[in-house]
Amino acid sequence: MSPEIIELVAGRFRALAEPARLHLMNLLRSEEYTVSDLADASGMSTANVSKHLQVLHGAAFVARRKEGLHVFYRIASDDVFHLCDIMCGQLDAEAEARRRVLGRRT
Amino acid sequence: MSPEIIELVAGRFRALAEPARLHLMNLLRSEEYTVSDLADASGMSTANVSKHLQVLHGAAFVARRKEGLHVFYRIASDDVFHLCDIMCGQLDAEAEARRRVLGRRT
DNA sequence: TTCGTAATCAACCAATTGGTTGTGCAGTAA
DNA sequence: TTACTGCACAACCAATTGGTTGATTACGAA
Repeated sequence: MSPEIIELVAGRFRALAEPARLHLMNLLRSEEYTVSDLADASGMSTANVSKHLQVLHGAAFVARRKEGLHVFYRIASDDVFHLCDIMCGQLDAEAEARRRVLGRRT
Repeated sequence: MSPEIIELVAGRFRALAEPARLHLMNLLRSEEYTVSDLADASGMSTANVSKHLQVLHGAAFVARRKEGLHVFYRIASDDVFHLCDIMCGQLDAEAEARRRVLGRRT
């Protein structure tokens, strides 16, 4: 892996390294949203949501669609959820291992 | 997805969101290394390598083995490379799309 | 024991970044 | 035109973090 590729991949991971952004992605999982609807649904300010969406859009995790006054955002690719599934799988495996070490107390 | 899970997953992504750490993971891909060997191979200071390895170990991406004066680190799970493959696949797809838009100039 | 080496830790600095606030820019309706 | 709304942008602040430096711990050799 060349340094350039590593830099790009790291940038992708960085875009998903923020709970607020993962939260937005999770909301977008079911349907497309406008910025203000995402702000309402998440409890963040519209400016903050817009900023996070810029990052996600820059990393090509979401796509935009303008319609009149509104901008609709949607998931660009299901790869994100695939990535999250792997992470969650790991978390489960570790929890299981921890349980084993502690003597199956759960 | 609960906020707690989101926080954990974001932490995992954050551990991989650093070029230096991806570089170390890439070196470890082939075999296990000591901290100082990783420092030599990567050109970083041992203290810096140690710090990054703490982060990777905290996220369970690498495992440790002490042997005398040395501490050997190794990849804990191939999931990381699976994650990187997905990221790289996305990068390729985007490059391809960009090429298409530009009229197959490459 | 003492000496030297490998790894970690702690303190510090510079750079990055999440969030807020205020402003500006499109687009709609009147 | 004017007024209002949705989104993006810019400036700013506080918190985080990558990297360095120096001290400390753990282990083996003499």
